[in-house]
Amino acid sequence: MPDAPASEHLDEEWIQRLRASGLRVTASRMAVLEAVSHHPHSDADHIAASARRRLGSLSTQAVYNNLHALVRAGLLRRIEPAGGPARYEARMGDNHHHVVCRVCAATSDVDCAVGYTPCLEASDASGYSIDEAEVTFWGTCPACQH
Amino acid sequence: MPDAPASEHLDEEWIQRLRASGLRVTASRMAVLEAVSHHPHSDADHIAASARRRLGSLSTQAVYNNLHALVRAGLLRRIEPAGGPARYEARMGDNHHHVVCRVCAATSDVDCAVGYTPCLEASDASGYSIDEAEVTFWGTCPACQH
DNA sequence: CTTTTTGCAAATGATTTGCATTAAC
DNA sequence: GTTAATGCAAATCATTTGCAAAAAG
Repeated sequence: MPDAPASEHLDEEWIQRLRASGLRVTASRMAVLEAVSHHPHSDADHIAASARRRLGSLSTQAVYNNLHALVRAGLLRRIEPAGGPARYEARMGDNHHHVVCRVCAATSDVDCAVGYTPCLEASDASGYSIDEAEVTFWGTCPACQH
Repeated sequence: MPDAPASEHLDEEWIQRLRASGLRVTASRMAVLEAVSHHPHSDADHIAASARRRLGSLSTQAVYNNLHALVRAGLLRRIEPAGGPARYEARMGDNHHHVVCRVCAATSDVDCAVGYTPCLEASDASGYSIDEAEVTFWGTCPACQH
């Protein structure tokens, strides 16, 4: 089973991964998944809006339930830049990072400069067993630099 | 004027830095400053509790006001690991990072493995002008590993 | 005295909780 | 049919806002 391209996920593939995780395939679920993969880095609110556009209606709780379930199952990643609501993205596994604009909170992906697993070797982790390293770059986006 | 030791800040030094930033020296301010430097990585609530122990009483807003003012002035740093309230610390300037426990949210400092400015060179920042790189390691702390 | 800070109260925003209803398998 | 997922309402947690009273310089 070859790795699928990170970008264009077919519904088929999502369904497969949902089943593999023991999650049921529901319209809400699929809508949330689509919303996130089409608009990466959006927050629960935007995801809800986007999913509602496709479904007609959808409760806020369904959105949160799904977001949590999908993150737990490893289909989505939750990122939370300081001072705002959590953001979600579907691009997983490759070790990429984020730049976020201090002014407008716009968020973009950044590939890690160092080719090898990033900056992730914590020299002294004080006994923690580490499973992930998250890098966030803070700055000002092109649009906000005027 | 030699650099002061990062750990033991004397009140004198805080006062100096407050004045230099045009901030008034108030009891609340000092108490917040002390709370953060004695208990790094604590959230607004713990800081409030700690400061109240020293002062008798202190409004929640004074705590938030002070935290903001001190962060703006560069005396404190705000860090916000996903899924919880913001944390504050007084250790500044040296480029150190954090490990946070997924189970109990304990947070510790980690010095960056790579000696040089960390992982911070974003290869492609898509036009953002970057002023800070924040690295968060996720894992399980010694106590939660059982 | 002027301006910043504090305190109190109420508002907001994001997310969670509980429970009955409905849909998936 | 079972069990998980949805919808609706109410609750909670962190943080912010507004304004008058008190304190710093």
